[in-house]
Amino acid sequence: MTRKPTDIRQEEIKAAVLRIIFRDGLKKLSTKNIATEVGISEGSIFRHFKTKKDIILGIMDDVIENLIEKLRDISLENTPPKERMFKYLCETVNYLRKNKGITILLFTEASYENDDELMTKLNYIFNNQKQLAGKIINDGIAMQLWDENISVNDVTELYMGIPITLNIEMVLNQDGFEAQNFCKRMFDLIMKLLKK
Amino acid sequence: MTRKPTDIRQEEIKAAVLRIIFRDGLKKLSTKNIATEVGISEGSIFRHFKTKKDIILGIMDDVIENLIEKLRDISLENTPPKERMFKYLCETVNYLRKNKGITILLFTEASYENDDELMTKLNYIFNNQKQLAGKIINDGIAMQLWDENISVNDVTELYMGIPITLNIEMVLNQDGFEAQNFCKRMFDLIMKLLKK
DNA sequence: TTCTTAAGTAAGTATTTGCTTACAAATTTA
DNA sequence: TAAATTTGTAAGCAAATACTTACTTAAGAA
Repeated sequence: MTRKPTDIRQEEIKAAVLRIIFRDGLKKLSTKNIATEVGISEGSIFRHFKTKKDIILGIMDDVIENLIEKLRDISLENTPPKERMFKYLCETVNYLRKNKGITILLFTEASYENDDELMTKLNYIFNNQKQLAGKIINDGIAMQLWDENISVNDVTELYMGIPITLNIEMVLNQDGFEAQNFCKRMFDLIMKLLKK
Repeated sequence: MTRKPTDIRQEEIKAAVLRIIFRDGLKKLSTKNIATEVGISEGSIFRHFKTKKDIILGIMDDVIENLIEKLRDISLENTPPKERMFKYLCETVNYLRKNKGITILLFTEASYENDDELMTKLNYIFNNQKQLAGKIINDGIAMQLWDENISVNDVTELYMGIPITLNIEMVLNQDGFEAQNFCKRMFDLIMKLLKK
């Protein structure tokens, strides 16, 4: 019976959640299984999180803090748009590959529960990702590097499919997915879309 | 107590499943709720489907029969690739808009259950959609209409994000989603990607 | 018309769900 | 060192889950 402070246990619990989701599917995401995965009793889970939903919300907050805020920094950087776009895309892809359960959690749990609070947070994450990418594109157009006739909204809408495509490929093709240059390949496509 | 033959009830049950998923979320998809939605008792559900999973598999078979086979026809048509591509994309978008629960069911239920049989069928649907789109693109390249330097696989991978993007927009933006010309807009982007 | 079959039901089943309670023991604070 | 607080547990909660059972009744075939 080793005891650890709440903040540490909270991190362990959130990590366990993502592991279970990617490895066993959302159906196995019970408080009982989370506890077993962490190596504590089920009751202990509720020492560190008020409800199961709070764990999910906590993970979403991590995404906002660790991914969205990083993307915001990249988007606002004072570097050439092309360079920024590449960093932006790779940052997203790498984050999702490092945190493999995230995509399923975001797009599945929210529509699974159909809960307002979860939906609002998903909306925030989704819209920010889209708008911050849109800013880079608008900068490039303003600097006359890219096609001013293109609809920025359409491009960002298409862009938003990339993380999900990545995830489907990772799940369906678990072993041999060639993700090494995934972001470079997608980047080249986006560049062609933006070319004058 | 009006009685109906199995084949009719099966259709009613599958339609009810899609309605529940889109309206209330996957969590509400219990056999109890399905029965209430259809207007029969829970036990009756099991007269018409052996298990709940069989209902889901049945819906996936409908997708294969009604969407994938239609897409196959379009892909193999003897019309100009550009025309075929437009029809192909619009057929997909319209099908998913008409059957609103489908996307969530496909991408959520499969990863929710993490079940082999469901995964295999999802894989089939996903790969066919991708490969049939790829055939159109390859035809266009062979006819020297489109850029032969582009990676067909990359384009189809990006293409596969479109249905999911559509769905996220529909779910998050339930009321005022401007889907009228969604497929035209996405088509224009794909055309720019393929242009020499 | 009779008789078989298929479609219906209410009331169960065992299991799982998220969460609580009552109490024990480790750690921090006074 | 003593007291207060925090982290842990086992056992139990009501509600929900997918599915079964035993029995009824409507509809089509003989």
